[in-house]
Amino acid sequence: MEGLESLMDQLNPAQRAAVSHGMEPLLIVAGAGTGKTATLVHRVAWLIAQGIDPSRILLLTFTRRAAAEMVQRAGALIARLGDTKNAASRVWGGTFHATANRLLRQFGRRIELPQDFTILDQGDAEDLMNLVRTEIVGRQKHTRFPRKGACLAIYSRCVNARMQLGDVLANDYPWCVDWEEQLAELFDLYVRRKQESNALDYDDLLLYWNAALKDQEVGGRIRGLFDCVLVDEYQDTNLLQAEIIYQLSPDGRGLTVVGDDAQSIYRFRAATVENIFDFPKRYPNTTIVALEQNYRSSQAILSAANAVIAQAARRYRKELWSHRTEGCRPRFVACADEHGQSNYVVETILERREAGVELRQQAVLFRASHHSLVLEAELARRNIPFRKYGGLRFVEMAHIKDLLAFLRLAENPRDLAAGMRMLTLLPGVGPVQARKLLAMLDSGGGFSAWSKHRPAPATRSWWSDLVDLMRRLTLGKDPLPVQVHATREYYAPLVDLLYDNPMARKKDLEQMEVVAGQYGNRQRMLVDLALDPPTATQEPASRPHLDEEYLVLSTIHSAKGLEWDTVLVIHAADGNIPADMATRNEEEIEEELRLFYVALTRAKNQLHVCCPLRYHFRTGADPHSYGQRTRFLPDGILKMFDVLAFGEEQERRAGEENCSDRNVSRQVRQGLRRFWNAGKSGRTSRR
DNA sequence: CTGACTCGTGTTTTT
DNA sequence: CACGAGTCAG
Repeated sequence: MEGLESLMDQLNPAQRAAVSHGMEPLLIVAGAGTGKTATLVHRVAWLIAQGIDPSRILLLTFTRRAAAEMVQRAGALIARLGDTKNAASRVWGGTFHATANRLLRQFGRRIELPQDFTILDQGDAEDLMNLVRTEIVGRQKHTRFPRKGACLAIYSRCVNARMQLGDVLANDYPWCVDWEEQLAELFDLYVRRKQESNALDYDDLLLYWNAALKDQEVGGRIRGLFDCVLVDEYQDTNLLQAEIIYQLSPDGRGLTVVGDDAQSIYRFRAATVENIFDFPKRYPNTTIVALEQNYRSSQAILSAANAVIAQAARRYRKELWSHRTEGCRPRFVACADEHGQSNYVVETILERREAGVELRQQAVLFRASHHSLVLEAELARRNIPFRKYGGLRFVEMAHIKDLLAFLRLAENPRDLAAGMRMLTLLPGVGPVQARKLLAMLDSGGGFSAWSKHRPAPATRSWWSDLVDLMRRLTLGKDPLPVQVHATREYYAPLVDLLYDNPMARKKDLEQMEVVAGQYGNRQRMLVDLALDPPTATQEPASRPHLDEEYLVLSTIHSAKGLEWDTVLVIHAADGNIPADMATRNEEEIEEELRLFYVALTRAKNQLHVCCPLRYHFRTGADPHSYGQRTRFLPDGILKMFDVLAFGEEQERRAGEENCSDRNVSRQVRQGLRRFWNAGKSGRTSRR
């Protein structure tokens, strides 16, 4: 057994100060790679060693994976101090939304929230919004009203940024200002329908949590649960979340937040870097600890990253430094086109692997999910295993959402979005019929009410089996995998009718059955899939092959907090980084700069930034336009990179060797179709 | 009322 | 190019 002191052995003075800080409010400003996670982990362990009951510690993180990892590491630390009861596992850890869910199931009834609510993920919420939207737009044809996605985004920003509709429109959606009145009406109706549906969307989870905290009695009880609250990635919280934190600990006692103002990249989700700047104002006795020694990257990489972030109009407090003087300069690679870029990536990673760096220690990062399609095809062709993070996920595919709609409706027959989705799958049933059928359920008696229904001829052969299925699911006697199996048997023939590529989709449905095997209970599965879906794209949760070799492909957003030996940033062309869509105002551009900074600081030893000179923005007729190097690497900063042209010559040679460019482009086309096609939920992707 | 068809438009990041 | 809205036949 070791002493408390040895806990601190590995830490530098700043980290130690943070770890052993008392109960006064603490703000840790931790630059990229400065051992932020280690510090937080040590602090949790230190608090427990001080005698804090671990079940009275709340650790809020950005993903559940991050929470689980920290809790596990803290557990390992206190085990060294002689803890045998695995006390750390009793820490409350998770995302804001998952924690809200847990608390609301427990305390919701006291604020008149039923405990059996279901959760709408973004796609479900959009579907519901669309339903309401047609009610409003139906009255005034021939007008261009914002789409469902835009409507939900506006609504969500109002909630999360705690702003009035008018201000949100003026600031972020100027092209929608003319619709303010209708949008207000729409949102009012949306909220009503949501309540009737006994469903909460992502925003509601936070909103109700906050409301519960404001309630005299319930608020006190929730506050009374925790002695310490620790918040990771504080720069990516929004105003509503900051308010929740404030309600949890109004005087800041036991409150620790960790963040890096230079890595705030979730503005589109109403996150505001002001939270981190305002923290000391809100809690006047705050201690600020800055972590500036970087342990991750070589100095050459760090200097380049520092130069990039120094372009920000906003001044950040830190200048990161590293003892690691070894290592090569970062490289900027101008590639002829996208295929050249893919070839460069493949050659580089294979070279690195020869040098002893496993594929898993290498990552390719990009701004938008579809930026990797060409590379994916190339990797597939060369049999290089990879795993992709970010972008369209398993549970977001239309056929998976369909399958889940059956289960959701069984769980909550008032769930309008699920019901509409499920019923309109049937031939001959459209929105009008579906609404009527759902209304029949309100009068009680469950799905038996449907057995009296005389369906249209086209629907007839589907009807009685559906009623049987739904009654069976409602009984809930079958184990979950059996329920999923029964649903799949019913639904699979519809896949042939509704979608292209039915074979692949049916394979995914089988996977769903495997996923179901990991959950004992239907509600838990539905909640989990909504709040914490499997992160890797196209592959469901069930892969125990942890030591498998694979290259990581990731959006920059999904790469947050992670690190690799070798990082290749692709498509570093203006228009992609910064993204065209995000250059409307200075704030957006500044966030793109921080995003680029996040990408660069993921690298430990090697950093390659690639820019294809020719790039097809669209898949349409005139595919090529000329890409300019990202504005974030002006000449002065480019001097810190080794600049390389990955020329036509290598590319031609590579092309001849492999001579199956057509094959690759076919794969890309398929990938592209799958990307756009399967993703959008709802009937849109149906034939 | 549903579903097949045509035509204009817009295309990121995620809990 | 494919979504989503609008049109029209059954």
